[in-house]
Amino acid sequence: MRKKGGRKGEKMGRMPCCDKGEVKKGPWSLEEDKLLVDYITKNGIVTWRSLPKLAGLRRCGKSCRLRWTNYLRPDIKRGPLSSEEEQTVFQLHSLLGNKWASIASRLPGRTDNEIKNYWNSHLRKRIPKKVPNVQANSASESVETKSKSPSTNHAAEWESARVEADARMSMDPIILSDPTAFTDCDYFLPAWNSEPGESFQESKDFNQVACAVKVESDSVVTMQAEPTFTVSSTGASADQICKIEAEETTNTGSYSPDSYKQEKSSDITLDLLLDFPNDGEYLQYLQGDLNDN
DNA sequence: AAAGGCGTCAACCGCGGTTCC
DNA sequence: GGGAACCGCGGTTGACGCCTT
Repeated sequence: MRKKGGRKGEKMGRMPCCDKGEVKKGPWSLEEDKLLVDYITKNGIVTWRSLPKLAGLRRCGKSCRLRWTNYLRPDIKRGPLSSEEEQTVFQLHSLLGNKWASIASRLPGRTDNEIKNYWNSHLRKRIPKKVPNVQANSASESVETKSKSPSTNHAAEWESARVEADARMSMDPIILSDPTAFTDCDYFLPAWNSEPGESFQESKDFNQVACAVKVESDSVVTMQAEPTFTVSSTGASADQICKIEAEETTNTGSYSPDSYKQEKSSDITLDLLLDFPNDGEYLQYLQGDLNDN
């Protein structure tokens, strides 16, 4: 982890990523785009920091990376999102919160920045008004959860959302007859009770996470342990799956068993959730009537 | 027609995470 | 093991165009 001290002999504070006086800021010109594309086409990307100099650009490396990944990359898909893409974004956002990069990774040709902008300007308004303080359950992670592993967070989010939805449903029968009173958590519940959701609940380590979450009140989540978990839709144990996954990746070069396992388990969870029927009742709000705005 | 408001989106900023030495 | 370099992410900003008054 990079510390905030900076280089020896320099002032305290974060080191600037580039010389602010030397670099150009603001919109990119056609010439700059061409220089960047030409250079990357010929030489590929070595390091972003050195790229601007080598390409003859007066830009920060970071700016080059952003321009390339969000705009110039050849596989970028432009234009508005299709209804299928929108639905995927809705689904993933309800599960992941503002994890734009994760969401974008599931939409080929779309970038995190594009998804984020599209969400803020088009999709967010289609979601029914939420009850204050339960907003964006998965997005509003506490400091405690943020400091834990991704898989722990994920499991914690599942459980806290489920508990919240359960409570709301049992406490407030009005919700059931008023779609506008629904929160993400409420849509979450049917998912939780479906087959993949049950499979997730049965996973070996999830129970540990669930226990830790349940003892907390007011949906503030503090984890005591850092378990890993794996979801199986085939009945295989978590250990078995992890073993298989590890074996499958032996030719991939750099490989960290723990991080891979955690990432993979989140992926599997996502895959399961994305398998939920799109025409299900709990996803109807995703279809969003634009005229409602 | 002009001015102000609003929505959209490209780009920037700063922080956290990972990798390298 | 620890510091430095670099990358990636999410939040925010600002320019610009369209709409409303």
